[in-house]
Amino acid sequence: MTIKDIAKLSGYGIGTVSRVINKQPGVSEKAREKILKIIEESNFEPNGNARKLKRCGGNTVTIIMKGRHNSFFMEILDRITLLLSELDEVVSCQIIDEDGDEVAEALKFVRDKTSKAIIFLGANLALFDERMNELEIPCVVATTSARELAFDNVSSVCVDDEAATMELVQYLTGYGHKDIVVMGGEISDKQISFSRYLGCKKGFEKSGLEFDPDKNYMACRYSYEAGYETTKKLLEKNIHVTAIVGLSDTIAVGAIRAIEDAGKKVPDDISVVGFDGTVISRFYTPRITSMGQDINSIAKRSVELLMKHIHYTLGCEHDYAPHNLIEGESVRRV
Amino acid sequence: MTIKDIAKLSGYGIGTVSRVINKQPGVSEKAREKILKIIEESNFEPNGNARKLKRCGGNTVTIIMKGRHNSFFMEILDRITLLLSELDEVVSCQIIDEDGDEVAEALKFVRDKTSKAIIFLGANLALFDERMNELEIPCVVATTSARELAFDNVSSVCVDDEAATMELVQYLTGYGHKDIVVMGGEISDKQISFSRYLGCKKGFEKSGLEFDPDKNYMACRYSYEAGYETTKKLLEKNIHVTAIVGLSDTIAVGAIRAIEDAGKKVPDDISVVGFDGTVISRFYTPRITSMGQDINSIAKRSVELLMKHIHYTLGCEHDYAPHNLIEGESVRRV
DNA sequence: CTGAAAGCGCTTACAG
DNA sequence: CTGAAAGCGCTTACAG
Repeated sequence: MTIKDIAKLSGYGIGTVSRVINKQPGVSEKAREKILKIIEESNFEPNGNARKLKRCGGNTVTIIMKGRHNSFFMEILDRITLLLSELDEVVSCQIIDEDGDEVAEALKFVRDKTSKAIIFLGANLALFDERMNELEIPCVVATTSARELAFDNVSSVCVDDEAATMELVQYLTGYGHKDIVVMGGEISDKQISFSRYLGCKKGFEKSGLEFDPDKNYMACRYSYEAGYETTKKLLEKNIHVTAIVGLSDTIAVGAIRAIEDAGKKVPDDISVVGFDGTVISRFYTPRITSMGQDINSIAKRSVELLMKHIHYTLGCEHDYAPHNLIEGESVRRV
Repeated sequence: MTIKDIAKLSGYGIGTVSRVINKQPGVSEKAREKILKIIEESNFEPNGNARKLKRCGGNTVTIIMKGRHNSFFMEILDRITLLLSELDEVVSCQIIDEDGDEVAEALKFVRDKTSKAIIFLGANLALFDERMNELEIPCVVATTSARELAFDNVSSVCVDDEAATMELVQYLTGYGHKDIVVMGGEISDKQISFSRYLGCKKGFEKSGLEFDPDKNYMACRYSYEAGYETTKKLLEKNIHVTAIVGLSDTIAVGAIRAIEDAGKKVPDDISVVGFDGTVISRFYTPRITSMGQDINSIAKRSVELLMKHIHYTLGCEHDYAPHNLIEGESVRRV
């Protein structure tokens, strides 16, 4: 069933049928009704590839999410999808590998003329290279700042990772903690982990504590398993630690499990804090004190910036979403 | 940059260029090399829409995952993606809403000639209606049995939910529990929740206990929040309960949190078991005893069946993956 | 308001 | 081995 068949069945030409399908003006009410009826009856769906071959741009907002083990992203994805649906946008969510190439993926959708805009949920800025010249549609990077990229079609929304981490450390020092170990991602420039690392350092220093990377920072993937193993290793060293900062809730969960397995208690023996403020932090036993990223704000601003781009083609913006500490039961005063 | 430009640059015709792009035989080595070089240099990518307009079928395996809050699915997705990549399959993962229409989504990819096969991760069999006639490519439903559907292109892999749930209940009765409340999804025919409900009933009866749906079963969405609220409601009733069965790990987590918030302990006051065997069950405090679905098997068999379909167009199969109880620390003898 | 025609960028018989 | 041409199913000026 093609547009040609519909034309024949309706007695009109394919041009008129096309106009009806695309809700264009310049068709008599009579023709529109008749054609619509036939389309309905025959269950006709226009061939997307043929349309896209002709059309200049796509119509869907594509969300590219990085990583399959990230409930934080999932929570944001959920909000963003809802907001976009409310705006009657066609949205499509793609998951790619944590180490995948989101720009390559985005390029596909642009070449395909599928997407009219893209939201990156998580991003490795190092991948945003000269290929971006081809990616001419509005983009928003959520949870990572794209400010230093300075592409005029790429906005971004994220929390101030450095400030948030600093406050998290200061929260602990405020409770008298001095022997603190931070567990977070590998430090490489342009990445979130680096901002958080800097924030930690500042937090130590503002509290009058010395920050020794070798003693106070341990690299750790953002997962339960890694948090567990890293903490286990730490405990085996048998040095004096009163608090652990997990730079994700998953790391914090792993840390607590490892501490309990070592026969110690949280927070009685060791305090633990997390980062992200995901649902599990509120349902874990003990509830985990966590630096919450404001998921609603991140989602809302991401969508707002995208829509602004789409409708007014304004320049890009880089926004901070609020962070706020969610107190649980995993910290005690020492 | 189109195939025409490449033809002009290389001095060959577009037919020859097309053959080179598609790795077809019947091109001289000299022509192939020259054309390949020019394609390389000019960074040419053939237009996907034009190709798909002509081609008869797609080349990618599409995975349609239902729901954004399902770490169980995520763990399977992870495995499946890995296995397919190892087979050099092009794979694409789409997330749709928990209440979304996976068949409509699948149809899009088939009409687009994007997909050559589809894996449904989670499915509402009620949606698999006459539209399936149009979905002529190989499909596998993972985690739900599609046996009763009897479409000859739809295989499925899942655990035996009824048996697994029965064993889970019997595990508890084996530890002396008699006052057991099960929390699981709404019971509607053809759905997983119904099989699990039946399994529970059997488990009670085989243990010589009466099963009263009003007393022993509470409908509950598969989430932390719902598990929490449902358990809270249960505890407020002040009836004697020694064990709670959460038909997902998320429900079990919510239940434990609610029990602790009521000033009771798990397992000292109330035992709790979960279902799925997801990572969180092994990292929660206490570790949650859970009926594990064999994620590796589900992923492996799903991919195997799909490949069989693709390569040999054999009839479909419906397989059970093993389930096995993973003992944690959330159950005590009464 | 309507239709005939060109063209989007490919693939694929067909003829050489 | 190679090229010219038809055609995939649409959209969009253009002419009426």
